[in-house]
Amino acid sequence: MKSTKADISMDVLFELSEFFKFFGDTTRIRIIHLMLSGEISVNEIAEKLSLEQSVVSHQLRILRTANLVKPRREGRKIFYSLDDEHIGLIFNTGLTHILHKKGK
Amino acid sequence: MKSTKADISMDVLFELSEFFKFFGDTTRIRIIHLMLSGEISVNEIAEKLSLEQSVVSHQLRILRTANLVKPRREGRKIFYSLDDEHIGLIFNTGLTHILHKKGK
DNA sequence: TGAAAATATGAATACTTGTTCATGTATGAA
DNA sequence: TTCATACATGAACAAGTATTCATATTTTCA
Repeated sequence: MKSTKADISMDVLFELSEFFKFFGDTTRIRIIHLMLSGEISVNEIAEKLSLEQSVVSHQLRILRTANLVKPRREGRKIFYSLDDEHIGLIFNTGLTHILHKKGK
Repeated sequence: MKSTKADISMDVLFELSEFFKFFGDTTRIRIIHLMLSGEISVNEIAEKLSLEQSVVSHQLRILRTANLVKPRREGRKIFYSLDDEHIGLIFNTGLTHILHKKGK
């Protein structure tokens, strides 16, 4: 019997749901959205999104721990950017769905 | 100045995060995964996933309300299937990311 | 070394959400 | 109509999580 692509372990399915969770929060989605345009510092994020700095830092920690974003220090500032090209792809795939739905 | 594709309203970003939330739960991901192979009844889902029927029904309600799945009645049974071709696409896009990460 | 700027972190709180358990509704068969 | 099957739903509880507020780090500059 040929192997089928439907053979996905429960572990992978669990990781998959954990992965999507990171996109399932407005604050994180807005942060990710900003980073689609490139590197950005913590303060810049807070200003552009009108969020407290601690809120941004907390969410960045979650994204950093999950390897969705990566930091780069430059003096006192820390610039964050998307760590993986897939992140933008998934964002846009979801966005396409939303816009497609609204367009009907 | 030319319009840029980065012009996404906060409303859309909110909807986007709400949309990803549906994928951010193990039970729902497992249900969606089953439906990638086609229509399936509530009982069948519960059996295959070793879940209580009420758990499945509750999650199906969430997915149905969000128009991610659609029901089809046949006698006493109700068969559910994915409502939108995007659902499978998003699932697979995320899956690719997970498998790619594990492969390294 | 001392102060300011930029970011991170810890604890507490409030809110959201998934599961459990009991019950309700709908359909088909006798 | 009565019973059994298949599914849905409501309330309560438990667990997870985002935000707030205060404080701690780290770095630069005087």
